[in-house]
Amino acid sequence: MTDEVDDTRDRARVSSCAVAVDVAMLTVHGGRLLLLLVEPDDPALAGRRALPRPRVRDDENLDDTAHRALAELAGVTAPEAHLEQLRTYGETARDPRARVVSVAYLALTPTGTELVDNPRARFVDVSELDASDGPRLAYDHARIIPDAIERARSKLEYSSLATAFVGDTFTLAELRRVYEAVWGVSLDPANFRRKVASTAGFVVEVEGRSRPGPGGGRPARRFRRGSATRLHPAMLRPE
Amino acid sequence: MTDEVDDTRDRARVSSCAVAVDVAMLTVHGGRLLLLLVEPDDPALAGRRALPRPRVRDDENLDDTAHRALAELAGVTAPEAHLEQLRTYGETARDPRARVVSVAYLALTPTGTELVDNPRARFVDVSELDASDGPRLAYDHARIIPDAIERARSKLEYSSLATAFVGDTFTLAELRRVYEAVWGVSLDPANFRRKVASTAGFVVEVEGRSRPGPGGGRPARRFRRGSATRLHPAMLRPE
DNA sequence: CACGTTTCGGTCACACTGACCAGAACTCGT
DNA sequence: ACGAGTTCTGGTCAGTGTGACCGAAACGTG
Repeated sequence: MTDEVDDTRDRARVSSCAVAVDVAMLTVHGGRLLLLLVEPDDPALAGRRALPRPRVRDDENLDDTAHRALAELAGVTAPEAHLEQLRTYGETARDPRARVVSVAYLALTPTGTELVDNPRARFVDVSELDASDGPRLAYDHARIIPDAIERARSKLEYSSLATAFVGDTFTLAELRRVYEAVWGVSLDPANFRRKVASTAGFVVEVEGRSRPGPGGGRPARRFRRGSATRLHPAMLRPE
Repeated sequence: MTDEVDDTRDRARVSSCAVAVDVAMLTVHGGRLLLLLVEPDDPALAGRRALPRPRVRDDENLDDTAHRALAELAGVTAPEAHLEQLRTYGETARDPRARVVSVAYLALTPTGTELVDNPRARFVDVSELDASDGPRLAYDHARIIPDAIERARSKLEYSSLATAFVGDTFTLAELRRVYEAVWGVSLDPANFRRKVASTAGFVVEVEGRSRPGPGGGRPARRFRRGSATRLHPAMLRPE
């Protein structure tokens, strides 16, 4: 019995698996929530798309592996981008060739991130993923991606993570459009402003105003990230 | 560049690590939040305590490995107990002998679970873990355990997970004492009742009353779990 | 200069919460 | 049997947060 509760001494009995890292990289652009997909090298997966899967180096922490994928694919580095572990997928039947345990990460990159010129990688609107004419996904990424999207939608509620999608300074309208794109809803501008302003530490006003768009409009104040990471009270999704 | 974003074809370049599962099993007893710790077999870790680490069988999903630990150590089976993945700890320096990636699980078992007669495993009050005279922990479990406790405390806010700590039927006072033990606070009985009753699908009243305790008191109504898994609105921690 | 657009400040009704009170229904000690 | 203590249960009241909505401020365009 005791050998069932701690087996680290008998190393031969500890499973050895291939360990991979999958990165679900999200950004907001043009009012849409986008996910970065790549074309796998494997010829058997021709026509399918997959999450970036950077190589895990032997002397590299898993977090660093995911960070490296961010830097190489989108040119963003911490703390500019947000990166957090999503969960680990270890089903025995994930890969028919060998047992692969993959640690999935969720990355949020600022709007307007310049994607490096890589024809094998492109951002896809997440609303097109469910459609029948959407891209076919490799591995079990069709299960990982909804988890990543739901995590992002959920974290916008009780954390200040939405600021990871915008630049160093931003207007409240830009921040509001992040919430609208991620949640797929439209929010009342006045109520959103009141909520954000009344949440201590969420945003801090900075000098300068934003130029109105082509259609005109009053110049907007600019803000930067505050020190808060948790929102009290939370900003709950409608309905 | 492309070989950096998808390496599954070149299997030799995918790291192979020892994969372990650590289970943080929590229960509530006597108004205290308890965590199950075992004595590792490794003689080098004599005097230290650790989370149960069941062997990962080659043909076994990680979830099943954690479920097996629940059944063998506490005699509880799904869906009686709640089990969910916590996160994966993959730092290169975790184990000096070899690289070990461990997937941590959080398990919540009902109050009064009969622990199997195993002298090497016992429940420890989580409030004693931080104390200087508390048990010394093996591996990096001193990092995993606070994550597990915080996850449990957080999930009680927006999910109906508190019912995983009580039996099939329970009184609202028993459910309230779960919240009090996990959060380490005291809650107003009347307000707690109003909140739980007004949250649709949280609990459903059943026939029969509970006998009062030795000190007397009005007999309490009994309830069972409702169908809801998310609480709307959430039951937030005080302060 | 009129008009549409966007920002921004405010009002109002409603829902939820914490603090508190009081009655109901039991056990225990005398 | 009776009062005291305890717990359960329902209620009030003030304060807070929210959604819906209005209107003025400040811009671009025709």
